[in-house]
Amino acid sequence: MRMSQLFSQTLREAPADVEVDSHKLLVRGGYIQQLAAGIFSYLPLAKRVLTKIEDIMRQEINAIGGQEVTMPVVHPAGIWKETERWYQVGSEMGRFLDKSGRDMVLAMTHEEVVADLVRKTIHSYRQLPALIYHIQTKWRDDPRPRAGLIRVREFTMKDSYSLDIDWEGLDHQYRAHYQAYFNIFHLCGLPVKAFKSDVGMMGGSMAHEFMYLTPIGEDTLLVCDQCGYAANRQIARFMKTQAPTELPQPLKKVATPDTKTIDSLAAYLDIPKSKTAKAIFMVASLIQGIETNDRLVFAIVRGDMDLNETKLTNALKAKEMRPAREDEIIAAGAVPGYASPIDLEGVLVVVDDAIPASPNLIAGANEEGFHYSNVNYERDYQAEIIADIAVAEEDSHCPECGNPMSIKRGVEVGNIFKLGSRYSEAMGANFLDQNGEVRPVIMGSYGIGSGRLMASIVEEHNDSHGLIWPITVAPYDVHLIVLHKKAKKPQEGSSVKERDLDPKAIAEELYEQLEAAGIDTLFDDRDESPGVKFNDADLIGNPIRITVSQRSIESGGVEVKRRDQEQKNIIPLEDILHHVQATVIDLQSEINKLVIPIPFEE
RNA sequence: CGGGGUGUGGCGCAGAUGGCAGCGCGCCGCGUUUGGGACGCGGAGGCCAGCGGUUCAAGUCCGCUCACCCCGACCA
Repeated sequence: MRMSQLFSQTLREAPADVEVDSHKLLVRGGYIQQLAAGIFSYLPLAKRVLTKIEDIMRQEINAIGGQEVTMPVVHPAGIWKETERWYQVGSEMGRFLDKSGRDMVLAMTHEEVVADLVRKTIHSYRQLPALIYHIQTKWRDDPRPRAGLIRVREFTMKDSYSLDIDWEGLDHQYRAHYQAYFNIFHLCGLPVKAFKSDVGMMGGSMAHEFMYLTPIGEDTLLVCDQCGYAANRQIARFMKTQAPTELPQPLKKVATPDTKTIDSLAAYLDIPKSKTAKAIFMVASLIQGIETNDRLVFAIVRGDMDLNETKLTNALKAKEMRPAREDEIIAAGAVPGYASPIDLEGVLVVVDDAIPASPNLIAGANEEGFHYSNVNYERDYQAEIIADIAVAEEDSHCPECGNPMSIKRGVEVGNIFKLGSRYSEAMGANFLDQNGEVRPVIMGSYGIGSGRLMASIVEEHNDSHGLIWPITVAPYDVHLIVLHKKAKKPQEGSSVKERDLDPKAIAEELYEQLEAAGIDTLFDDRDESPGVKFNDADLIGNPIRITVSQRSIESGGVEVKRRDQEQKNIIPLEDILHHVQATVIDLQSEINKLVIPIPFEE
């Protein structure tokens, strides 16, 4: 490609409202343009990167038996009503009416369409297992798009769907994806770590997220350096400190003025926070068939811990959860700041599993300025649910080995879910087994967002001058620069020797040669000053830079420099093709070394 | 949805107390230049986010709306 023809424009300065590096560089390099919040156009340079990323995905998913399909972006609402996600998903789903007034859905994912395909195509165990995938646009009307391509509303995703006769088969395909995903990310030059995660609205029994660890990530992760335990904070377990064993003491009301917070209460009574019970009121939307029902929930954790809303949501199997308003708390007969589970009727009480093991706690007395001391679970009050609902913090102890864990931030670049029969049962995606019995297909789903992956690669590979693409995903292998005197009219009678020394003529010939050899080359044939060309080359970030100039010719050839190294070499013209091919192979093998078997961790 | 911020040529910005819309980069033409964002001369390009007020006069003052960004809620 000739740069003089490239549909693109590099910018010396990034737009003022752009913050993260990947966004800044992709905009400055002329890769992307924003149309609206979370909606982007991908210009030719970005499209080439995305195509390479997607080809890597194809290669790896094909290798584990995937067959590529294309499923629609616009769906009739009917299939989403069959699985009830039409009712369960909120404003994130794009809905509209077609000309006849029928409800339509913009695809946010494709389980429903897959289940529909399966019920029309799969009838026998002989057709299973199977794996289908596509690379297709998704629309998720995220309430807060941010950070360029990291969190958008319209995006392209590679999503695959495994189909099996039983859970054993699913486990096999799940593990195959686990490794294939590591291969994909490593081939893209992106370091990732797998984390156990919440299944969320996808449902199912097991999920892993593939996280690129970076401070700009918005997922919070707990990692144990000792034993390797790694989990999203939403579900991370931890070893709770044991309360000292004590005999239950008699319940006693104590005056505790101005102690609406645990901190002030513990300070006033001069006791550790772990001797108090923390009351949190939430309103949960509980699903009952296609109806939802809002209930006030009284959650109790020990004073030295905080509530984890995801864990509470899962414990209640609730659709949504929000903090209760003060008037809702009062309406239930509780006193904010002094709320007590004792003798409080009509609320749904959920206690953390550390509470029954912690005797003689201080809890509210449901009276302004008073608490009870020596509150004991079971004797003084009971809960509908006892569950782990406390959130893990920095230095919380690992649930596996007890070592203090650390907190990291990450971008979720991929995820894998064991769905089971949730969608197949809802939609009648069944098959006949060997005994002639009707059974639901056991499904798994596996996604990678290609734009987010591209942005993460940029986030990982850049310097103060611009991008540094791994060769596997670079828009071009070679960035060819020619520095020349103003192009002169070819002179009559100019000697062969003169033409041989003309940088422009040499560069043109080299460009043809590289292209013919299958080396993708971006040829900066513009009439720009050397500074502009070098700076654009660094910004765009292709892995190999070749400079043809008077100076290089006088030194005996052309100059070659890797984007990720400082060193420059003069290579004689007769060796250049071979040298570039060897460098491409070197860069490739550096990436290939990263692709290694990764042990599966439950 | 709550809190904060910003809207003036493609990008970055300036336009006190209302009085002819500017600068740098980029873009076009001509010329000089060519190893790290060159220089000269001449150009093109803006209903100042939109709507409605106040005023002889609004980019500037007032009201409403919209868009975008950041923090939070949310998020497969």
